[in-house]
Amino acid sequence: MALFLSTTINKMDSKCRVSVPSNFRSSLQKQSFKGLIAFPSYKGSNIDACGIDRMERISDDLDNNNEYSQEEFDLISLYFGEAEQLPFDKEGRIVMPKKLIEHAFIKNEVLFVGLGPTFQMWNPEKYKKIKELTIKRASEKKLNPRLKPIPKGV
Amino acid sequence: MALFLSTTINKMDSKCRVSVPSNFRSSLQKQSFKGLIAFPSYKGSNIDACGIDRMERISDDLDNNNEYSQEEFDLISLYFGEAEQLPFDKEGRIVMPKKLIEHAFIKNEVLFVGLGPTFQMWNPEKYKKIKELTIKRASEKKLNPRLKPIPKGV
DNA sequence: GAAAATACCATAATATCCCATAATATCCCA
DNA sequence: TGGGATATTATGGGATATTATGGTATTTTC
Repeated sequence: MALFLSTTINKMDSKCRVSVPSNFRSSLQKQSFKGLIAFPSYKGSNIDACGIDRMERISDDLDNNNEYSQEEFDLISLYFGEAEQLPFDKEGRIVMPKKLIEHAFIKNEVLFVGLGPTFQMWNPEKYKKIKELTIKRASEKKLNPRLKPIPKGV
Repeated sequence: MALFLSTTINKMDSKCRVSVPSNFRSSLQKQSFKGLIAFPSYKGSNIDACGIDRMERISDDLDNNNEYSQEEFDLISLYFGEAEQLPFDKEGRIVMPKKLIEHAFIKNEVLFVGLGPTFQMWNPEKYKKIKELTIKRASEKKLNPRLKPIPKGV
């Protein structure tokens, strides 16, 4: 399974093309679909992304596992509908769909943030604000940063 | 197995022709029947669809697997009876049968919604309403809106 | 032979390919 | 270990191909 780490800022051009950072690209290129899957985050103004391998696992599970309630099934279905399958061009770029650009307020720069099995795409300024807020809250609550909570689910 | 993602709205013309979104088409074109299988959903006013591969798999399973209850068997049989096999024309369009148009209240636009191994076709306005309702219900029940099932570790 | 269905052609908008380049990173050998 | 040689990125722009969408012509069907 892919492991996405570190952050990078790349430019989005007039055709909405963005270069995916090469370290992310190399693991995505090895998967059955050469590109990435992206969704509007349900939590905030950013884009969640991963490789197709992860989606296929989720899809298979949804198809074979009948322990889901109708509500759960409907909700997960919404996610599939909002997911975008974005192939690389020869140069390793993707084209950002308008829907995602609007959701994440992307202008001409995209920040890629590695989160292990997934990664996010942000408007760099939005990310900065959220980051500062997170640190502030944590210090107020005297939380210790440790590596325990691996975020599950996209 | 095909993985249908994202949503697209296309127009239906006076001859009831609709272009199938190219990203859906590419995986359907690879299958033994160049087109799609569509049925009226028994749950609501929409059309369920998939490629022939999936139908063949279900058919085989129905024949060999005796874990189906009588009710399940009957339901699947009913589905097969209602299924329409819709071939692509040279331009990648299908012709919507009147039955399906009426069932889904299609007028001049068709919304395609990817659901992983299958997809749906909707009247865009109907879909919008159902989507809002799903989100409302989920938040009432405090369902966690994320792609929960990541089987076998992260 | 009339109506319906299908095949064929046309086109504007869009997306994709292909090439070019400058900056950066990586390699390789003294 | 240093530093030039080579490869890889990130980025841009023009040319080409594909899509979605019409309309017209030809074939079925009854």
